[in-house]
Amino acid sequence: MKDSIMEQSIQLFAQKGFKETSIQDIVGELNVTKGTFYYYYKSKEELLMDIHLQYIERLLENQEAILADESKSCQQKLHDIIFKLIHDIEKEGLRAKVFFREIRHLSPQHLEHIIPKRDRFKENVQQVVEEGMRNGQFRSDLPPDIVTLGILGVTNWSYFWFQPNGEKSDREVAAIFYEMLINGIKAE
Amino acid sequence: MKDSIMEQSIQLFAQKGFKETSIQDIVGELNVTKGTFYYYYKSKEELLMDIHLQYIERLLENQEAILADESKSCQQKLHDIIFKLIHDIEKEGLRAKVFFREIRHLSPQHLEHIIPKRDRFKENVQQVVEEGMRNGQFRSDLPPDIVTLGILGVTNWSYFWFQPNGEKSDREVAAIFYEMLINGIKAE
Amino acid sequence: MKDSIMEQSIQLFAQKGFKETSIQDIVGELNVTKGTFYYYYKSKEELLMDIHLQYIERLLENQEAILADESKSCQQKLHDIIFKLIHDIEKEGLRAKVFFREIRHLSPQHLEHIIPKRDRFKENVQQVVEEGMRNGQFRSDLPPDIVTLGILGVTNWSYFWFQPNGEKSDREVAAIFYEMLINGIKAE
Amino acid sequence: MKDSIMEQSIQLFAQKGFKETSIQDIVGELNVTKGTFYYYYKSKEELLMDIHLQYIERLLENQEAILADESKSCQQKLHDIIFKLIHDIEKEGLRAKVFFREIRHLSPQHLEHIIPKRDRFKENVQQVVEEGMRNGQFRSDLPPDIVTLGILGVTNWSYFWFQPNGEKSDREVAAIFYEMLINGIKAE
DNA sequence: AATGAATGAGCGTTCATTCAT
DNA sequence: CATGAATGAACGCTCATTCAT
Repeated sequence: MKDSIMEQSIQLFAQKGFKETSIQDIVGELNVTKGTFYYYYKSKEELLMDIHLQYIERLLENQEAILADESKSCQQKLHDIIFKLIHDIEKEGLRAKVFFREIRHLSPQHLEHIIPKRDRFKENVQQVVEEGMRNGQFRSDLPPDIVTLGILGVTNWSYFWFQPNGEKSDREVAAIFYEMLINGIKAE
Repeated sequence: MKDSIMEQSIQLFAQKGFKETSIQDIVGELNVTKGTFYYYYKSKEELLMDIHLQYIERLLENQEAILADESKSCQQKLHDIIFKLIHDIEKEGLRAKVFFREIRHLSPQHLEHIIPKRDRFKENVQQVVEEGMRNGQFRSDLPPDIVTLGILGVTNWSYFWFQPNGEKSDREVAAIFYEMLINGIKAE
Repeated sequence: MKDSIMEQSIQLFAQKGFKETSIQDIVGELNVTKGTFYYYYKSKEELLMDIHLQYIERLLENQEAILADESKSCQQKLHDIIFKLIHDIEKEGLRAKVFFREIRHLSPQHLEHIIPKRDRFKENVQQVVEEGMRNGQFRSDLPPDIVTLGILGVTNWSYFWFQPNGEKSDREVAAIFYEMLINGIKAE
Repeated sequence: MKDSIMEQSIQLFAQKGFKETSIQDIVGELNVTKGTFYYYYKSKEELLMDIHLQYIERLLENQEAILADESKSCQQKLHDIIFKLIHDIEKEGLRAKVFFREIRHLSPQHLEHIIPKRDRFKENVQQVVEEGMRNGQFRSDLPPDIVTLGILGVTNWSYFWFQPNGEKSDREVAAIFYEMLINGIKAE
């Protein structure tokens, strides 16, 4: 039941927004009453926190599994991170939308637990970039933090337009973005 | 007064969100009463619409001025579009935040007027990309629509992190992004 | 202008009700502003009072002209009163609707001036009934006050259904009501 | 509680009118809060609809019980209908007042359910009148629809003046009206 | 584990009215 | 005569939350 509530609320939060979704909306779809909700969650915000936490932790886990693989080059790692992110839109897209858009509804105390993980996500990417610069796989004349933000812009933005069942597959889009970021769009 | 209300509400919508900002919040800061608000705006949503319209129209105007300049190469145009977007964060950043984040609160009728302009903004960038591919300034083995979405990801995302008074200036960030997109980050 | 405002407001009060009609509704149709309204009327209620007063006074005048005509029998007077009331629906129907339905929005002070006139209207009819009973034109075994209320029920109710351009003319309807009240509906 | 709310609101709607009665007025008298009101009714208008529906359905039921009694003559049926209506003023008078006066606050969708029943009420009376004309109990030289409207005028209007504890009883008033309608007020 | 009744604070909106110009 | 700006009180309604059962 607790999971059903979360699943349902992710659907609704992604579709209509946190504020725009009432507890009644959530439990109505599950054919239970509001009391039930409060049996499982202390408050609406706690539910939102749970969603955030679950999302970012799963994301970090995935990402750090890629980073830990010593057999991969930095270019390979970058490619895999990009692909993983876009691939996950199908499964995790709604969660991601909620994560990006509704974070502001978390209380300061809750934010304290989320922000560092969100930062670590960015730093992990930056680490790959920096490592690549150090070992000569990436050019080293660009500041790694801005480059990282550029890369994250490309991937994160895709959560707002990528359609898993659209014209291009996740693999194709990831390949294009990787190619574009690695080699640029200028003609020889 | 009408302008004061809009200015004030942009501040608050950007900071707290549309739903989270009450009419009272807006007029309270201006030391007038709610009645005054409704003297100038038919509804809260109409105000939001006005903000959206003003923002996107100004944006398009700027962008199309760049596109219309025949003395510029495609590379130059792309650079200028990127720079303009990041440069405007200082003046227009709050408006942009509202535009990106609160558009879902517009009614379908209002959306009808905004969406085509938002699409035109994207298509204008895509036009530059396609023209560059045709005339050999850009490589032509990548799909122009996905490339365009990548570029827009880089710039749009910067609205969520770029600090006009931060370490790097708008000119520097734009230059880095341009360089990264044009030549890629791979070492020679 | 003062008259235009009254005319317009009678239309609207009859159509939508007093409470449901805003000052803005009234002046909007006349293409002037609310300030203008308050130049001519001290308040919305004063306007309503004026409508009531004008209506009831005109009604009484008409009615008392009939009563004063000594050449008429009581039956004739009764017929003329009924006919006049139904005939006036075309010209005065909207005013009458407002009078019947919106009187409760008058303040006690204003009511003090209306109620006695409204009562006089009823008493005038009752006077005809009583006179007819005394002089043998009407049967005298029924209480004149209840009979009068019956007659007024028949006529007043017609304000809620009589259509001046409908199947039956005012003259026909009045004749039917008169016949029905005078001779009853029982077969010989 | 749902019934208490309806009872209370009938009192207030009859006394002050629908628009003039706020939700706060209703719940204040019951010492509960506005939230409670909306726990039981979706909107103020839905409450009004419930009142209308309950009233007209009860009325029709009563009326059709009289009509169905084959042992009664048309005259008897007409008398019983008149008596029942006036008798009910004590119990149902407030509901009736609300029904007559506040019907315009129902939405078109709601009206669709009420109007046919209101029409049926009138047609039931007309049916008695027509049957009586056919079988010779009533004179047949008057149009039955107008006669019916006359009868309904007499009875309905009594809802605006009849006092259950007044000088005349319901039985007496009904008898007078019946006599007046059947035999007329003309002296022999 | 779940329900149903109730709360209370807040919100968007309306509107009669005032008043300086 | 008329306007336009502003007010302030009220209203219908929503909703997260509580709690006894």
